[in-house]
Amino acid sequence: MRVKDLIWLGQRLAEAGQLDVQGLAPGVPTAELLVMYELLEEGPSSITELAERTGYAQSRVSAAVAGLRDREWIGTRRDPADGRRTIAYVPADSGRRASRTRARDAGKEVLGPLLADLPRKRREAIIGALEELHDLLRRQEGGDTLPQGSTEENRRLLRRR
Amino acid sequence: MRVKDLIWLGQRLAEAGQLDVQGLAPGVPTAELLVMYELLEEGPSSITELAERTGYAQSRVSAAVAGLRDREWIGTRRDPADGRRTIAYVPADSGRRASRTRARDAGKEVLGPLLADLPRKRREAIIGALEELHDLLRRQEGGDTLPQGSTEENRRLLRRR
DNA sequence: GAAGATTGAAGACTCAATCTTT
DNA sequence: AAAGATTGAGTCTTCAATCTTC
Repeated sequence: MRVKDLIWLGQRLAEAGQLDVQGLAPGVPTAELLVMYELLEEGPSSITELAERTGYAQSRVSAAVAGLRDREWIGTRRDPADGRRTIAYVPADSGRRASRTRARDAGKEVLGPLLADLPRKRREAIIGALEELHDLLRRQEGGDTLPQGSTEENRRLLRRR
Repeated sequence: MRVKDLIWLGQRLAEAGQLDVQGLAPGVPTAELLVMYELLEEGPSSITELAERTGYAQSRVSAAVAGLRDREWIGTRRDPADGRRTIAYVPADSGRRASRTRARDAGKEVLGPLLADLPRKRREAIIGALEELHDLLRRQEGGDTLPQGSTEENRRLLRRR
């Protein structure tokens, strides 16, 4: 596989995921949806945490959180422990919306249909490999605390051998 | 793995590949680089073919080819068999540039360093799974026939291109 | 000083439409 | 009619800078 094919593959995977997620909420920018899922699945978080985990720039996450609050999908409050921090959270009373958007499994919802032709064993092997790769890259990113969602730092990390 | 994680993973893979490729030609837009590699590795191609293979919009590919010609990295000529077609190609005398940019292997150049900590067997299994996935998705794009087990999502995905 | 809100400029892309040429 | 060049509007994003608040 050439590097050009890796780029193509990465973009197709990301795109397939985006289509899945956007199907449930047409017209909402991907960044907002990803922040929403992050909050649903990982719990209340600060802007900086969300920037690190999503890979988006700080300004983008800040805007996404503002957008989600405008939609009344989430709420924000000050961190009592550190008054500078904004904590975004999914309100308890949004049970209906949460149930519509909660915890979509990539293997079942997205990859499954695409790999339908394969024998079960190959399908599971591929999904397993993607999981392993995901966990590995996550660990490499998270290793040292990154100064906000700094793309420069991320790049340097990825390039490191 | 959640859908959000799949999107994240796909974007990281694409980004890692882009960094590799941009390292050799700073300042050149990704679309131009991908068209360039496509021409280097798959040979002379029409605009429409390049658009299909790279996944970019026709207008984007057209502009990318024009850009590459401005850089004098490629040449264009009319298709003698079909006068409407523009054929882009890498001139034979660009041996030096080609050797700098030719055929970068994703497993070695990009994934290898990222997976350095893993035992050889796992590393090869992951790279192999990515190859298989790549070939499978490519075949789904190219084929006008939908895979039989295809679900609604799948159909939507394929229709979007 | 650090978190985050906000803003402005720039880049890269899509989409849709139009025009030219074969 | 089909290929492709070109253009304009719109979207999403980064980056860098600034301002406010703890």
